Amino acid sequence: MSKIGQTSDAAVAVAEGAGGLVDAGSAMTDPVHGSVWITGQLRQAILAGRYAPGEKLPAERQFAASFAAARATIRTALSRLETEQLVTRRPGAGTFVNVGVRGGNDEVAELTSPLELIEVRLGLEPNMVRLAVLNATGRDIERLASAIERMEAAAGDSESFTLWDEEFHQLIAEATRNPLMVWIYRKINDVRTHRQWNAMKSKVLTPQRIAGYNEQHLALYEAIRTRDIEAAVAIVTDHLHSARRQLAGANLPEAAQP
Amino acid sequence: MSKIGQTSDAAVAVAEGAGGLVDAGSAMTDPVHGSVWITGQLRQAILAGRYAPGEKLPAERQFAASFAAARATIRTALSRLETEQLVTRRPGAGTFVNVGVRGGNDEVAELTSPLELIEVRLGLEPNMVRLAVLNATGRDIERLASAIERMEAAAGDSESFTLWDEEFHQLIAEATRNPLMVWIYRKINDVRTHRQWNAMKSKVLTPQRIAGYNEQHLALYEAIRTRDIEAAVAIVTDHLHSARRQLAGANLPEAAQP
DNA sequence: CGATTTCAAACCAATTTTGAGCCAATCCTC
DNA sequence: GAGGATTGGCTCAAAATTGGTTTGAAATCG
Repeated sequence: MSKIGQTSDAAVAVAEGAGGLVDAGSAMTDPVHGSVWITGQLRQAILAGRYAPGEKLPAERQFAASFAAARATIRTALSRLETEQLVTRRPGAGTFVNVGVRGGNDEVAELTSPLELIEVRLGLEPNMVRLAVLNATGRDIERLASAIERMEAAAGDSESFTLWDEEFHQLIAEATRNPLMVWIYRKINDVRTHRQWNAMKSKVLTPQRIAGYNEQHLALYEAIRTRDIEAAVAIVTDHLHSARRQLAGANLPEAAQP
Repeated sequence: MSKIGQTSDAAVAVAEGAGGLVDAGSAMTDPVHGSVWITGQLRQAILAGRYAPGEKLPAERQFAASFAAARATIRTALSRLETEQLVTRRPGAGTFVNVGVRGGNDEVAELTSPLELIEVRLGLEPNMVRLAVLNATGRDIERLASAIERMEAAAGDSESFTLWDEEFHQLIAEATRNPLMVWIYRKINDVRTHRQWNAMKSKVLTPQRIAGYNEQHLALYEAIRTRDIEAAVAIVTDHLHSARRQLAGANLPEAAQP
C-alpha cells in the first residue's frame, strides 16, 4: 500500500502513511519529483497563504523528508523562490516568507467553497434550530413571521429573496439567545452572501426553487412557533441536504468546463 | 469519498496551478515551536482577552514549563511582546498586560456562558471531527500526535494543559481543511480560554479530570489516525454530553436535556 | 555518449535554544 | 518588621538547528 497515484484516494493513502513521516499526502505523482515541480508546489502554497508573510518555513532538511527528495533539490527550489523575491533565507535561522507577498485575500469568505460552507452549516444549523425552538421568545417568533411575509412577497426576485433568506436565518440564530451562536452565524451569512457565488446563485435560484424554499421556511416557522423540535430539525436537515445536492449538481459541470 | 468534493472546490477557488492537491506535501509546520511561535501564542492569548489588562501573567519559569521550552526562549518571546507595548515587566513582581490593549472589544466571549458554549460545540464538533477524519493529511496527524505528547507531558499542570488542549482542538479544526471551520473554531477557542472562566478552570481541572481528558484525547487521536469516523464522532459526542451534564448539574436549572 | 539533474553524505558558519547559576527587587507569611 | 519564597534580569557556555557549500556517485534525458 504505497503508491496510489490517484487524487481521489489521497486521504486513504495518507492514512497508511501516518507512521512514516515521508510521503505524507504527496503521493500524487510517483515518478517526477523534479525541483521545478517542488518549486511550483511551494510557490503555490505561499501564494495561497498557507504560510503567512514573515512566517518561517520548515527547514530544508524537513522539506527534503516531506517531499522525499534530496536536500540539494529542495535548495534549488528554494533558490528559485528566493530570486522570485518570495522568500528570504537567513543562515542559521531559516527561510521566511517575504512580507510583501499576498497581503490581502485572507478573507474567509474568499477561501470558503460552497460545499465547505454547507458542511459547516450542516453541523451547526440543526442544533441551532433546536435551541431556537427551546429558547425563542414571542418577540422572536413575531420577527420570524415578519421575515417570512417579506420573503414570500419577494418570491420572484432571487436578489431580494437572498436578502430576506439571510435575515430569516439570522433571526433564528438570535432566537437561540446564544451570543456565540449569533456571532458565528453572522460570519456564516457573510460567507453565504459573498460575491464569489453570485453567478451561481442566479443559476440555482430559479423561481421554482425559491417557491420550494419558501415552503420549507414556512414549515420551519410553523415548527418553531408550535415548539416542535423534531419537525424543525428535520426541515432544516432536509433543506441543507437538498441544498448540497443542488450545489453538487450546479458545481460539478461548472468545474468540468475549463 | 468526500475528498473529491473538497479538492475540486479548492481547484475552482484557486483557479489554476497545481489544483487541490497542494495541501498534501506542503501542510507542515515546525515540530519544534520556537520563540516566534510562542510569541504569537501569547500575543493572541492576550489580544483574545485570556488575560485581563493589568493582570499578571504566569511567571517566566511557569511559562517555560508549560511550553516545554527554556526560560531564555520564553524571555525572548516576552521581550518581543514588551517592545510591542503589549506587556510590562517589573523585576521581582512579574509581567503584566498593559492597560492600553484592547480587551473589552470581545463581547461575545464575555457574554457567552459555559452552557451556551457547550451547546454550540455540541452542534459543531461532531461534524468537525467527521470532516477531520475525512480530510486530514499525514502531516496533520503528526501535528496532532505532537500536541498529544505535550499534553500528556503536562498532565499535572492545569495551565499548560489548557494551552495544549486548545492547540489540539485547533489542529483538528485545521485538519478539516475547511477555512470557515478553522475560522469559527478559533473564535470558539477564544471563548473557551477567556479569562471569565479562569477561576473555574483551576477548580474543575483536577489532575484526575485532566488524566481522563487525556485518555479521551488519545482515543480521539487514534480514531482520527485510523480514519474511524464513527468512533471519533462518538468520543466527541460523549465528551461534550458529559461536560454538559456536569455543567447543568452544577449551574443552570433550565437546560435542554434530551 | 554526454550533459544535466538528482542524490547522499559530510562539513562549515551563523543563529537559536538550552540549561545552569546567580543577583536584586518584590511579594507574602509569620 | 523579619525572613523566606518568588520573580524578572543577567551571564555564559554547551548543544541543537539551520542555511551554505563541497564532493562524488547515480540517475535521468536528449
